[in-house]
Amino acid sequence: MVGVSLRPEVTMAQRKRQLVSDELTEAALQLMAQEGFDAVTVDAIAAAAGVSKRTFFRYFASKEDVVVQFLADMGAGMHAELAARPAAEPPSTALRHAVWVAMAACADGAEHSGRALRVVQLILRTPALRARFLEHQAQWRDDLAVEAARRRGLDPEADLYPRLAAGAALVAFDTVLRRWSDSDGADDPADLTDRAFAALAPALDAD
Amino acid sequence: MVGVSLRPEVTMAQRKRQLVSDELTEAALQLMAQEGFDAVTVDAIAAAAGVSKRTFFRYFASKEDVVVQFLADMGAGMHAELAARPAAEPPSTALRHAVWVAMAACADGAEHSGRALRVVQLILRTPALRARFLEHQAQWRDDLAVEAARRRGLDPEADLYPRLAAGAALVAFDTVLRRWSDSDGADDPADLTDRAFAALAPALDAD
DNA sequence: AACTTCTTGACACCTGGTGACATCAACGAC
DNA sequence: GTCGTTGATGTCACCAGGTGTCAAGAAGTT
Repeated sequence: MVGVSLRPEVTMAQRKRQLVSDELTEAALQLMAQEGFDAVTVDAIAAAAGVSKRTFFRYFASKEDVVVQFLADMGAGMHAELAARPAAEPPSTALRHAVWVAMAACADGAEHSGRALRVVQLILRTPALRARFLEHQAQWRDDLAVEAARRRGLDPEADLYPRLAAGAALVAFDTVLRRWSDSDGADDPADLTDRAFAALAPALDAD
Repeated sequence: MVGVSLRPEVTMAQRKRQLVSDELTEAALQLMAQEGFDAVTVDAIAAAAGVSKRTFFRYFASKEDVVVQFLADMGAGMHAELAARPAAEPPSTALRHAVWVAMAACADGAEHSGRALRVVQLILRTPALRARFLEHQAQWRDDLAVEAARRRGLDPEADLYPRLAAGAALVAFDTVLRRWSDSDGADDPADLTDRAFAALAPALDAD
C-alpha cells in the first residue's frame, strides 16, 4: 500500500467512493447487455455490486443515470471547446470542433473494447434511456446557444440564430451518432462529422 | 336523445369512451395547472374524473401521456402535409409548411382560451413531460426523414441529408415553440416560423 | 330470457425512488 | 488510548407509477 500513501491529496474515502461507483456502473452495463434495461432491477444491480439498493440511489439519481451519467462530461466538454475556439472562426468550424469533442469521446472509447459503442447502442435502442439522452442534449443546446450568442454579440433570448445554430450542430451530432451506431462502428465518425457539417455550413455561416 | 340515434355509425360505447377520455384529460390539466405535474397523483386525477386508477391506465399508458397524447396527431399531420406538398417545391418551403401544421395547431388552440399555450408551457417546464415531448419529436424526425428522402430520391439509411433536413426542421419548430412559450404567446408564431426557416434555408436547399 | 362482449372496479403485486434512523469505520483532539 | 465527530452504509417503512387478474355489471344479440 505504499503507492497509496504517496497520494495524500486523494483521501481514502474518495477512492472508495469512486470504486463503488465504478463497480455499480460495471454491474449495471453487464447485466443490461444480457437482459436489457427494463429486465434488470436496481436491486439486482446493487446486489451484483455488493451494496444495498439504498446505496445505489446515493450514487445515481435514477436507474437511467447509471448508464447515461457520462454524458454530463461530454456536454461540458463541448461547451468548453466552443468557448475556446478563436472568435474569428466561422460558426460552422467552431461548432464542428465542439461537436467533435463529444463524438471523439465515443469513438475513442470504442477503439479499445467497443464498450462505448455498446453503451450508445443500448441508449438509442431503449426508450427510457433515449429520453434521458435527449434531455441532456436539450441542456447542451441551451449551453451552446449562449456561447454562440456571445461569440456573435447577440442576445440569446432575442435572436433566433443562437438556438438555431446550436440545435443544428446537435442535429449533426445526433445524425452522426446514429449512423455510427447503426453501422456497428464501421463508419468513420470523423468523416461523418465533416460531411454533416459541410451540409449544414451554408445556414450556420450565413449573415 | 333524438340527435344521438341519428348517428348509427358511432356506437354509444365509443362516445362514452371519448367522454371519459376527455374528462380525464380535463381533470388532469386543471389539477396540474394548480399544483404542478409531480404534485398531482394518478389517483387524484382518476377520482376527479369519477373513475378508478385502473381505468385511467386503460386510457393512457402513463401519467405523462394524458398531457402529451395530442402530440401524436401533430406528428401525423406534419408527415401528411410534407407528403402532400408538390414535388417540385424546394425542401425549405415544403418543410416550412409541414412544421407550420404543428405550430398552427398550438397557435389556434391559444387564440380562444389560451389552453394550448398553458399546456405547452407546462410541458416545457416539466422535465418528465419535456422528455416525452422529445421522444415524440424523435419519432417525427424519423417519419419526416423518410419522406424527405422519398422526395429527393435518396436512401434514408445511406444519405445524411434526409435526417439532417428533418432534424433542422424540427429544430426550427422547437425554437419557435420555445420563443412563443417564453413570450406567453405574444410573439407571432407565423412570423417566427418564417424567420427560422429563412435562416435554415441555405442548408436545406443546397444541392 | 339466455348469451356474449366490452368496460369497469377491486385487489394484489412489482419496482423505482425517498425519508428516517441506527450502525460502524476512519479521523482528529485531548 | 479514548472520546467525539464525520461520512458512508444498511434496514425499514413508505409513497407512487404501473400491470395482471378476476368478478360484476351494462349493452347488444339471438
